[in-house]
Amino acid sequence: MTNVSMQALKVFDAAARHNSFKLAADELNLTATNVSHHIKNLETRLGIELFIRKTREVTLTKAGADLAKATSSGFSTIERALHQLVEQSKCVVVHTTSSFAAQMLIPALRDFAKLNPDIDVSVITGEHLVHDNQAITIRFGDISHIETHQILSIEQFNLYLNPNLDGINPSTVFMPKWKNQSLSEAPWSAWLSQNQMNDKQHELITYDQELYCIQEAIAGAGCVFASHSLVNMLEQNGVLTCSAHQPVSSSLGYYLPSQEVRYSQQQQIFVDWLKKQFI
Amino acid sequence: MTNVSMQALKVFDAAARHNSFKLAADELNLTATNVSHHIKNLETRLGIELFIRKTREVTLTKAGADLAKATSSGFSTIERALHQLVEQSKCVVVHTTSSFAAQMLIPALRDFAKLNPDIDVSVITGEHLVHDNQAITIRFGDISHIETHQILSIEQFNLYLNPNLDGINPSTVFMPKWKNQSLSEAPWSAWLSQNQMNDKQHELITYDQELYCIQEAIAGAGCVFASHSLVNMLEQNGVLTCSAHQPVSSSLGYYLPSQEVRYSQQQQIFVDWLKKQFI
DNA sequence: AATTATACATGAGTAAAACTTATTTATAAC
DNA sequence: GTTATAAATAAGTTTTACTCATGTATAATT
Repeated sequence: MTNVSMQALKVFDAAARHNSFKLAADELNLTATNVSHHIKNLETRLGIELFIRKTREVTLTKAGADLAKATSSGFSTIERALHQLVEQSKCVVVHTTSSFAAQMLIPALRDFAKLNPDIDVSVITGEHLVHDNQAITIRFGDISHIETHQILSIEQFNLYLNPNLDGINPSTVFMPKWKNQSLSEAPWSAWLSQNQMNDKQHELITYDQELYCIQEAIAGAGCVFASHSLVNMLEQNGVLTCSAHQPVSSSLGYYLPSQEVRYSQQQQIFVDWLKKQFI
Repeated sequence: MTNVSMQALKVFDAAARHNSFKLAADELNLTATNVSHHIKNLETRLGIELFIRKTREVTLTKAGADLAKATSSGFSTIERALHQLVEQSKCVVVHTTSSFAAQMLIPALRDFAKLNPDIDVSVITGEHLVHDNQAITIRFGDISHIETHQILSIEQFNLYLNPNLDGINPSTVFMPKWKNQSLSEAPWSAWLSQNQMNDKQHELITYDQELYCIQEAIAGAGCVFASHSLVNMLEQNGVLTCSAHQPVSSSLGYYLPSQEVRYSQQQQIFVDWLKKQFI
């Protein structure tokens, strides 16, 4: 038993704006089921219907419309304030995956700090993708429907291995299998066919984070089928070396999900810098 | 990784109003620890300090004060609207424990429906106590610091048993041991001394809900040490009978936590009726 | 000055939301 | 009559919110 949850009201607000549970779900990166649950729950707790359900559309009741007016106004007041805080902040907050943070972002941040000593960067990692209006979010995923200016990289994949152990354990391949099931898989079979190989030549081991695969390869446990951005730094340092095979391109890459709210000045500086890191 | 959570902002709002994590926690029925976590989390995600911590007080920073202004205004806009919805509603929503709902409220609701055919009552049960400005909440707990007009009953406890099985299993006693640890225990030892008995004469079995204890007694598995309000209905129906011992009084009872917002007309009718049920 | 009490922080573990998947229903579109 | 779409329902999983135990700093009490 909880209070009328703010979470539910947020979901209601989105549903009211779209007149659709599905579109609200899309906006918030949820399932329509979950939206339905939230609204139902609200209605039960308030003892009043908020939407009239027809088969393929929902419309607000009078009560729903009244509430929507309030949530819209109330939440936007709060979000405006949050955004202004972020503008004032000396600190840029970045959300991204732990693999990207560890292999690319954190090592590169030294350079950023040198260029912008007055801007602190705080990195928050997690695999679950969320639409956050305040922070910068760097996502990994299918970039085929993402607008060009939001794309940071289009990833190529190839086999990499520890140069000191060249040839010792070439048949074991570590490969990411992303938790987020909407992602297409790493382009392993495309790579195989491009290099005229078949999958019987390799023993595959998958982890849900590319980072772990790379670490296994560094440890010499086998080679890793990884994206070029993540191993770039390691390749330069001579920790990993690229196999002699042809790299395969993919529709996967890093991108910045579109923001409703504009970046603050500091965030824009960070984003501009970030884009250069991939060139 | 979530969005800046609405939950956290609610907690922040309370903390800002009180200039104290502890008082905010009290208001929201949380622990100070939890408030501390929420605020910390917010600060991390926003990349900006909201409170200046001194040893026994916290004060808002400039940024915190700006945010507090917005949350205060935003949330109150929303809560006003919620309250108006409840006023319009034909349905009174009541939060209470499952024991109280099953043994007293639901059986009595027939009578209420007869008297007020135009008011629907929706009952939501749960043991966790929450401060809800929209719904009516009936709580069970220590009433020694509750104002008289909010108190519904002061409970007396005694042993009850199934009359058909009188004497069959008198040494087994089922007794509630409430989940909510801030509650004082059922006054078992006071009852024992009042009746010049010691605890070696009984085998005690505890459940976290009084309801289960009563059901065991109805099933004839033993007797139950219960509060008079809950067994009242069962006693009248001859399902349970009071033992010959002296009942013991307690500082436990049912009450209506104070509401910041006034009851709606319909809610007031329900509350007035409810109070009569205990006389 | 030593002792006690208070407000908050930290870390680890638990309980309760939130969320998802699988399945079903109703109906609009084809 | 099919197919496709939006939403509802039930059951299960994951994430978040929350608590407990403990520690720290300091104001208040003795």
